[in-house]
Amino acid sequence: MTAEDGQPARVNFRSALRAAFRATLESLAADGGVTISAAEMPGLLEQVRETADAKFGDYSGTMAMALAKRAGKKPRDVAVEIIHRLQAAPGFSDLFEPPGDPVGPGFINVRVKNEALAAAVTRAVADDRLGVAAVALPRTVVVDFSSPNVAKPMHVGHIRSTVIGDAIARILRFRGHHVITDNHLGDWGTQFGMILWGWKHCRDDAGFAADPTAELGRLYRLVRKVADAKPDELAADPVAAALVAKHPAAGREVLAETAKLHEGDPENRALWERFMPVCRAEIDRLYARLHVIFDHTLGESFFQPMLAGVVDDLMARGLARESRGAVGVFLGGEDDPPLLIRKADGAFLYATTDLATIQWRLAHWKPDRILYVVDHRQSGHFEQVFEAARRWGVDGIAGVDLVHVAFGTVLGEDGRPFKTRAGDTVGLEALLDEGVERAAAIVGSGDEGRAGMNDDDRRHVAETVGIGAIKYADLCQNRTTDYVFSFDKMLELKGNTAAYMQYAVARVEGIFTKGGVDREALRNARNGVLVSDPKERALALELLRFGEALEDVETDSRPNVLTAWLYDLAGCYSTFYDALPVLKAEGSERDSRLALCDLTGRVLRKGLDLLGIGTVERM
RNA sequence: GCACCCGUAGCUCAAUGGAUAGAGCAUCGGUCUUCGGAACCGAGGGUUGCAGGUUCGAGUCCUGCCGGGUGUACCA
Repeated sequence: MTAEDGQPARVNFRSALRAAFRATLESLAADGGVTISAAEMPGLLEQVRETADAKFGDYSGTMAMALAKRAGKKPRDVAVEIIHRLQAAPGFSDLFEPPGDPVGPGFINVRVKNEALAAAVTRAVADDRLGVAAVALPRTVVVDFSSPNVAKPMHVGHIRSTVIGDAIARILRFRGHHVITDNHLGDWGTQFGMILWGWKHCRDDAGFAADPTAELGRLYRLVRKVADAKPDELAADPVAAALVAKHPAAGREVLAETAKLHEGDPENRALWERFMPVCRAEIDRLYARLHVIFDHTLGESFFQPMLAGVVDDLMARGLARESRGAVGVFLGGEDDPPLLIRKADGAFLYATTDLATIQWRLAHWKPDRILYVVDHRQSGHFEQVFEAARRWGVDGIAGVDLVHVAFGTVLGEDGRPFKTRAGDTVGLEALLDEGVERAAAIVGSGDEGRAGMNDDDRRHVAETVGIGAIKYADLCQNRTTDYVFSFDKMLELKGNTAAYMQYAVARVEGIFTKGGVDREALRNARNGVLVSDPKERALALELLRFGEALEDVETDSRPNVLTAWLYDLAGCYSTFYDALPVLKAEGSERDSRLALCDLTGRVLRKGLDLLGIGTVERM
């Protein structure tokens, strides 16, 4: 069994075991022992998983309990039957030890053979992909994330979509999928109407000349208050209050400016052309600092020429109709709010753009899946848009998964949405600066780290650790829940933090520097890795679960599955490294342990890289 | 009102319907002539908001309450 590169095939023990269980269950069903439909097979095979406790072995199967009732047998008897057939399943005995009797109500516990484990980890050491096989069926996946409104400065609210989306895209790509990332910029909506209105009524020319971005940001914030005209906000802002007094119809006028832009008004269009490069330069600087790259940046304006056609087509098909002067797609009963696709003033809405975008992506990219990494408050919107797209019957819609990858709100340590003391949203750049500044205060404080680091090194390390901390803190939590933003917690040197993980990498690097070990030679030597000590075995097995962790990230688009696994891996490594000599070991044992260290360092580094987090040699 | 999300250790958070609900912080104790001690090992701490139900098995699924968040016709 060899792969294209002449190496032995990469082994995913869980996949291999599931394949053996599949053969077993199929033979059981064929012999009339129990009826199993093809549709329920995947669910049963998901019940093959790693054990909760190493004392139960490495993997367990729990489907015997579920199958017992319909087979009219005792669970343990079904388990015994499965175990009997499992041992005869193709490939099983090469990788796994013969299972013992079922445990408890019918758990089937399986242990990986030490020889198979040693061979697999030896193969992984020599492998650029670190033992992770690419998916058998690559899919085309569009990942739509970040999507800021370019008219206003990026703030803390944009960090989650950007960081989570980037990590998911990187992970899917490494898994072997064809990934297309697209930043669906908000560059055409009402926020531009606000800037246009502000430009015409209260611009500061000198301010724009000095710092165009700051001036546009000021106009946006000011006009939003004027347009909203909320009493409590106006009470706190005399400038806005004065403008409201002077322009009582500002709210309507802002919408009119937006509508004029959409209709092709030359003046507004020219201003838009002038503002866009300024806005783009601003966000591109932040993406560069975050090391986030998009394949495409097709903002709302790109789809603008298609919007009228979308509305006309939906109306012609009887899916959309006029109501209260607007046009909406009615998806539920009369009482349910429709999905509005054209306002009474003729302007289009983001639902219109989203529908046009789906149509365009299906036509041009033919994706199997589109992931929308957008905060949970828009779940209702996406439900409606996806449903409308399906009823619309866009070409290719039947075969595509449209998934809203939702995430919670970033909260301050007071449990309220994260704001400055003055009550403003926190700018993203200021946030990154503070993280880096705080990281600078703690990095390089250890003896090893301090030795020979110059100011440039320290700056680089602080940037990597500070940005990494912010990203990791976000990624390591279940994305569906709100999370509390705390610099103190995310920069902890222990626990599940970026700094701890980066430190683990630096420790591994330190071994090779100190020992003067040629890592390339180590990898090419192909000496067998030994797994005789339980701590070596535990580390080797954990290393080989990298692919399983990535597979599980994909299932529910949850990067925290990867961070949790990386943290476990770092724990296995620490236990191993603390108890067993490496550089001080001798002969094949030394080579074997060095190989485990090398692979651990590379897997940790790759894992962090897939999360968009950098590493350093020393810190 | 209706819909969706969330209630887990003192705090911040984990836990694809599986075995004794786990980490970190904080508290207390232990290891060691430091291969990077920013380490390792261990202890205490829980009626998983409440009450029912389904299941061989429920933090997880269903129903009803209680508490919090979000959304709910022309902003994205």
